[in-house]
Amino acid sequence: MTSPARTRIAPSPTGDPHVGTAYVAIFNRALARQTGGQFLLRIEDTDRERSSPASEAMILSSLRWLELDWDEGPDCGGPHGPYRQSERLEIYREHARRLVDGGQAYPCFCTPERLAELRARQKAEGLDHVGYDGCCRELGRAAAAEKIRAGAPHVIRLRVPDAGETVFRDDLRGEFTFQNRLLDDQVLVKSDGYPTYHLANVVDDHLMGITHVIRAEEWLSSVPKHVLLYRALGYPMPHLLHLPLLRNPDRSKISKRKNPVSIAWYRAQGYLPEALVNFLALMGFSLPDGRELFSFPDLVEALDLGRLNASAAPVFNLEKLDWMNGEYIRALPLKELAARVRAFGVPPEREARLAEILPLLRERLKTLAEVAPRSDFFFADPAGYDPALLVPRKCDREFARAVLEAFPHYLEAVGPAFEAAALEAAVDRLAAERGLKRGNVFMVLRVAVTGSTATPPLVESMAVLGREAVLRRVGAAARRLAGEP
RNA sequence: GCCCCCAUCGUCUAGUCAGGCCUAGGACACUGGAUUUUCGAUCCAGCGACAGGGGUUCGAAUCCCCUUGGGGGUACCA
Repeated sequence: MTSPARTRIAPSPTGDPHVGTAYVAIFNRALARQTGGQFLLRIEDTDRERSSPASEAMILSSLRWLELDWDEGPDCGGPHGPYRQSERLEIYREHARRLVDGGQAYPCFCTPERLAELRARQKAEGLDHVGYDGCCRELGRAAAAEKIRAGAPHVIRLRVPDAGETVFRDDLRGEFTFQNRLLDDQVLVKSDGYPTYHLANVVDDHLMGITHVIRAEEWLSSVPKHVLLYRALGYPMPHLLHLPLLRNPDRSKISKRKNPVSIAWYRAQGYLPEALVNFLALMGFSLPDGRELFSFPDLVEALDLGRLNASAAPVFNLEKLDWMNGEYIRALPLKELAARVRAFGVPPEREARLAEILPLLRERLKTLAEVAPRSDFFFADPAGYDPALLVPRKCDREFARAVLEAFPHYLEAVGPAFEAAALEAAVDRLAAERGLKRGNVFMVLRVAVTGSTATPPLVESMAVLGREAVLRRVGAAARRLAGEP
């Protein structure tokens, strides 16, 4: 057994909770569970412009909905808090001071305008790399301190060596070597005193005892800067694993415009949280036995970091999610499904009948959202359908008229219990005695009773509706067919 | 531009690290059939891929190189 892993998910509260966050959370949490460690939630709200408490709240509730809850976090605290970076400013300041004192970082007074100009010039000259030119590097401590005293706005930059290379290891992809000369003097503290991701992330991961950093591939190229930071601070490196990014159908990094990325969207569409988790897990991991439907506990048991997907660039395929969600819906005990549908949102007057209706609907559901439209006919007489629907293909109006007029008589033989078996017998007798094709008889009645050609099983639906409603609808259909309003 | 990652059916993938068991397996989707009371569900069948080129080897989807393609990064965003 491996030693307990402490892992984390570190979302930035700058918008809707993203499926990518959930995707990464799944593996972090699974590893923590598997090894008996802890899974933490840390809010990285160091971008004052874009961060919002509302977004943070949505992230928490979305992750909870997915049952990806955490052992330590901003809401529940923990031994290494606070877990919101905006509340840890003093810690970062201290670290920055240490780095400046040690000469591994330095204050930079360059204006954004100068930097923009510099970048533009470098681009225009076609330099093989663009980045900070080190203008403030050799300012000298005294001069820098003087400017700071005078209140000059400044940032703190990491002093990256001009030569040599930085090597690190990703547990999924092996060893990497980066040329230091190609690395920028990364900003560690912004002019507003807030840390950048790079500083805060390294400091917090260490202080919070994170052993495994599992995150998206977009971070891979900033790892060398982090390595330099860890080294400068004298902190040991955690394990690093970079997961491939989720993609749009056009293979670009998954984005709002081209795909629904908000966890809330999936919830609103009527996807089950366990199905979404399963689906997301499958994007990055496969079980040795090839099983595709598995629960989070299954994942915890089977997770093997070496089997994480390092190579492919998974495209988010809604069709497969639909299929999977249908499988989960059908696997749910009826009572549980009813509870989920109720939680999803059902008009109160419909709640009581859910228990009768759901068995008829269940096998054709892909999402919870389909329950409402598919069960409308149970609650309201069909209106507005095209009378032509009443006439099955290869049949004439006369056929439909005969069925609709005859059916009430056959219904008399159906006992007060109004059960499906008796109803089916009635339809069968009608077809047999009148010499009508059974399937077509069913279709006429189906349209009359439901207003649609695609419905749950007819006689079962009639049984739920009751004699009165069925008679009323069949009568209305007959009049409709005759052209009456 | 520069740096980095990646490359198996339309899509998600198994197989690649330890080359032969792969005339490449599974899933979704699609097509056909069975069943049925429509739709769906289910069962069966079918379609369908190792990006290209060089090596290494008795043997390569698997190892190496190049090309091409896709992606990420290149911010006082994360």
